[in-house]
Amino acid sequence: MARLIAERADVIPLLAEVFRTYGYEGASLARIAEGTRLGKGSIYHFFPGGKEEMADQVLAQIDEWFKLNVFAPLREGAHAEQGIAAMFDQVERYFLSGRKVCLVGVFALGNERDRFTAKVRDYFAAWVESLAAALIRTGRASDEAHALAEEVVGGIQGALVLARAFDRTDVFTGALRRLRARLLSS
Amino acid sequence: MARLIAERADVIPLLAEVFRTYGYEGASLARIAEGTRLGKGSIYHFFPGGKEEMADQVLAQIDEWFKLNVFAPLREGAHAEQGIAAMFDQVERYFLSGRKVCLVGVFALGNERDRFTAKVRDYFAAWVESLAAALIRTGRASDEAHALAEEVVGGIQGALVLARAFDRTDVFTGALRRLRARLLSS
DNA sequence: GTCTATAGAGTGATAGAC
DNA sequence: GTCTATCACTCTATAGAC
Repeated sequence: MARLIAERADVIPLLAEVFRTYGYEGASLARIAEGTRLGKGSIYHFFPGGKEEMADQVLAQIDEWFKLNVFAPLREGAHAEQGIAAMFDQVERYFLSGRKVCLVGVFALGNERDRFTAKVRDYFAAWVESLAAALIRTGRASDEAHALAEEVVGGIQGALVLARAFDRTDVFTGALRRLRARLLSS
Repeated sequence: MARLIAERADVIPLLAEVFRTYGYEGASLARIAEGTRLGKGSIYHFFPGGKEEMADQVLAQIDEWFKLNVFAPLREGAHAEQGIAAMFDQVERYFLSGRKVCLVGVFALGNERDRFTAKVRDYFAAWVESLAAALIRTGRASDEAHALAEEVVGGIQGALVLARAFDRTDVFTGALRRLRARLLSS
């Protein structure tokens, strides 16, 4: 027994999947155990802080992924337009064309928001601000860039809601295409 | 005792508030009892089908409100522009400038979506289609009208997510203002 | 022996149903 | 208010790596 399998980091994506599927309150330890294929003992060995620590780690990993794959290219790429185009590509991939939901968005709407206020706020703030920075580099004024960035990030979140409601990926991909056109053709 | 207080219809808005605050899974009977000031017995007297029936009734009442105050004016008003302007006014009021969340949107993102698939889908479909109908009456082509309607309804949902995440009503009201301008000034 | 990863019986509290 | 099931979580016991 033991030692063969998991590190904590390996468990987090499985945990993320459980939280995404059932929400924070709906993610019971039974479901978590099933989803991670870990016994309760192992779970609490990795996350002594219980569900709250699990969700914290999941949010941190999501944040890290976006920092690396979306926010940094928006801020640091040689061409702002390339960073913006890459953002839309990555977002479409990450959310599986709308089949997968944004866990941070789910947490923002639920009452669990209170537990994770700062992490949820920082995630969206980093997204909006890095997109705005890229838009400023394309020549927009700061005010316009921020408004447009908010519109696009919000538009993506809303498109996820609609795509799930209609169970149609083209609602998501279509929304991304229109948002991209508004940023890159003007 | 009895007979003094509630009819079933009086309870539904209170129920809606509980579901909106805690989500479907998070709305425990204890919280429901507290929010409605009803004993468990009374609750099951009104809703023999339990939580699922409660949520069904809440969704039905939301749908009715939007039909009356948003969808019908969009379809039937003498001037399409007036119906559109009224939609934005009503939406801003209804969602308390972003302090209140869209329960249908929350259900669309959660796994409870499976229980309420049809109701969630129909709500958003009715919204998108009635807005598209109004846009067609302003002279837009059908394809453009539908795309724009999806963008606006999605934009509203996304703005609710961002407004909650940032805890700033101006994020919601600002988004509404920009969406309105795109529909009414072109 | 010590450490880490594992499993799962058992805790009181609370769930939803009636 | 009463029911059983399930909740989040604790605790003890165990396996193997050092």
